[in-house]
Amino acid sequence: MAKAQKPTINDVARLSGVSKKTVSRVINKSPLLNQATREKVEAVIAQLDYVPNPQARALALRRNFLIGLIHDNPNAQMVLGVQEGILDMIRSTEFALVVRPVDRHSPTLLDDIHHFIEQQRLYGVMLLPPLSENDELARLCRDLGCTVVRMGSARLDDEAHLVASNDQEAVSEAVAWLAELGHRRIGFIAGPDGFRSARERELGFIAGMGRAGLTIDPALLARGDYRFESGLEAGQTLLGGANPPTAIFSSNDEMAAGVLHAACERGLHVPQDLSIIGFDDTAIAAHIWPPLTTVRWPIRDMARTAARKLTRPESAAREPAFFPSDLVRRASAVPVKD
Amino acid sequence: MAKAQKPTINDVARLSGVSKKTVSRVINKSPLLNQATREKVEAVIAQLDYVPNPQARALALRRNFLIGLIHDNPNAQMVLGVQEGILDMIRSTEFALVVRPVDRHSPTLLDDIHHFIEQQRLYGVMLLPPLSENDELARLCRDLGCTVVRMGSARLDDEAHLVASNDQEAVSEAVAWLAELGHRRIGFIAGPDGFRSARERELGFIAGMGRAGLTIDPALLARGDYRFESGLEAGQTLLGGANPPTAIFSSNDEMAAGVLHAACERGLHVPQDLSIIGFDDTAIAAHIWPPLTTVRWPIRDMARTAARKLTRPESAAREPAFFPSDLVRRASAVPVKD
DNA sequence: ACACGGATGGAAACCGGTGTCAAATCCCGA
DNA sequence: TCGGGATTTGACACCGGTTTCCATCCGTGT
Repeated sequence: MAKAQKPTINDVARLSGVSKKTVSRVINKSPLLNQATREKVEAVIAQLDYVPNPQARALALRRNFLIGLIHDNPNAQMVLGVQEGILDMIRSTEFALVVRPVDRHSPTLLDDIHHFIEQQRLYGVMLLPPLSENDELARLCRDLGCTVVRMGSARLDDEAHLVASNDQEAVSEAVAWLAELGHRRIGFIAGPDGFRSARERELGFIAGMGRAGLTIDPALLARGDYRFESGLEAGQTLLGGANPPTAIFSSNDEMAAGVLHAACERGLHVPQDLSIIGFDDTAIAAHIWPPLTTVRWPIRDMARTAARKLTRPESAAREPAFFPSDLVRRASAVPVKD
Repeated sequence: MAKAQKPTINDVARLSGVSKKTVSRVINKSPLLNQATREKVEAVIAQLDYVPNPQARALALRRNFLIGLIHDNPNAQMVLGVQEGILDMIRSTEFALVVRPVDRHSPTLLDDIHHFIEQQRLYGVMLLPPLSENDELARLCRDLGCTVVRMGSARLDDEAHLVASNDQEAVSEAVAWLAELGHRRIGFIAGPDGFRSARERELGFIAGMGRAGLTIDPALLARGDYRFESGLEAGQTLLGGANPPTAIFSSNDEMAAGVLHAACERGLHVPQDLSIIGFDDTAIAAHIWPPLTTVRWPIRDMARTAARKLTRPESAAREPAFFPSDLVRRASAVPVKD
């Protein structure tokens, strides 16, 4: 049953005995249109199984219905969660999601993205961390006529162009939880310099320790780059000190897994000898042994909201931009040994 | 420096004193064209920073330059790897990658995808496992005029429309490796019924055991659904038997992580008391303790080839469709205890 | 010098939609 | 019954490319 040709607006117009323009009005739900005419045309559309050609529409309207997702793979789980969240919102619309993984260290990054947006005539762009922290990039996208929504861990932009999680608060709570479990020597592994999320989590740690009335021992602070190996190293350093911590908060899960390895290497038992908390709730967190207590972003919700802010700015721009994180309590954090 | 308007083919034609058609010929590298004219036009194009409008092109050519990636999230790492591989190939072309996560159990799956392809007028689609095993779906896409390339673990299609890894061979090798390490009681956790990849890996296990001259004890066979929890259960079953295995091959990493948990729960030490091998080399594999020996698909290479088969069928269709997997030897598989 | 064939470039139509603006139609009160 | 404003509708140009078809230009063979 090969259809010879896809029906066009002309076919619809001819069969329903009206002009192209009227059909166009029906498609676009123009209000100034006789109800009877509308129904007649709609019947023909249904009968013909007509779908407007998005390319022609894009050409005439001088804008495309493509949402770009530009990211630099911070975390596969997260990127996919975002894709699914966006799709949840646009599945039944004319929008489509086009993805563009990039290398944020490429010297031609801005040019590449410029070219990409120009060529595809994107409607809107969503930026994921850490790319979302790049103001220059956001400006470029806006100059090119795109709506931009950034996902991040802080107030990177105004509420209409932002979805964010309150990392500070979340980390502070995680630290409070450790304190409640009786831990007093709590170590902290920071993320890389220059990352906004890293900074926020650091501030959260400081606030949490203060709130719990604990002092911060500089010997229990380390910095990693969000990767496994750096967590391993940081763990070795912290655990190798004279007076090691009984709990460690790591700024992301991957580094937390590294800390876990470091502990195993030293013959420590987790969680009996050392409690560990991570951040992100990636697949790793639930699947390592012991399962990792961690902080979870409501990624999919955030992405859905972001998609709404991108595709229906009028109505969605005022939706809240901040989302609460959850502390996911698993087996890796337990009361301190006496 | 806001450009008032993007340059069009008319601007180029006017400035270089030729007709639209000639410019079009330059863009499309038509051979019958005076060299001097070509250079003149190219100079103007460069000067104006002109980029042809892909929507107009798509309209006139009656085909779009969008590649669709349809998948049902088997593995975030894998999906992202595929996206990056495809992008490697199309980054500097006019193609774009649009993604469509779906739910393969949805009763409206076929309709949804039909609508998606029609609406976006896709040029080609790539199907990821397990969706790639759905012949009906592949047929639908072809009927709609798309080139289809499927990624899988077996000969699902002809070489021009397939990229596959030889899972049988890979598993067989992994089993051979265990045998070489002295293991004789080797357990196997199969993937879910109805998955082609699961079947292939099963056949590989049987072949490997045969090659090594080992017998298969039905008490050491279990079946999971590729998820962590099912691996945990399967592990509990196998390890709880009267004569437990000294090594277990799991059909994917996530279930292997489950086996690891089951072993930990029973107080077994991995790898001393039990060797484990997984499949897929996901992020989990490298980050659990101990790091998991596993089989790796060359995902990115496969995706690059797939992208070539999609966008340049003439030249790429004959590229090899089968890719060798690697056994990644990490700490989770060691010689059997005496 | 002339006819001829291939190379080159232009005018105009077309792809399938949308915007503008004026014409056609409707409804209502006078 | 008619005028006039509000509501509906259609003709036509346009978005930015490609294609068809034809005119011109050039070098040759005769």
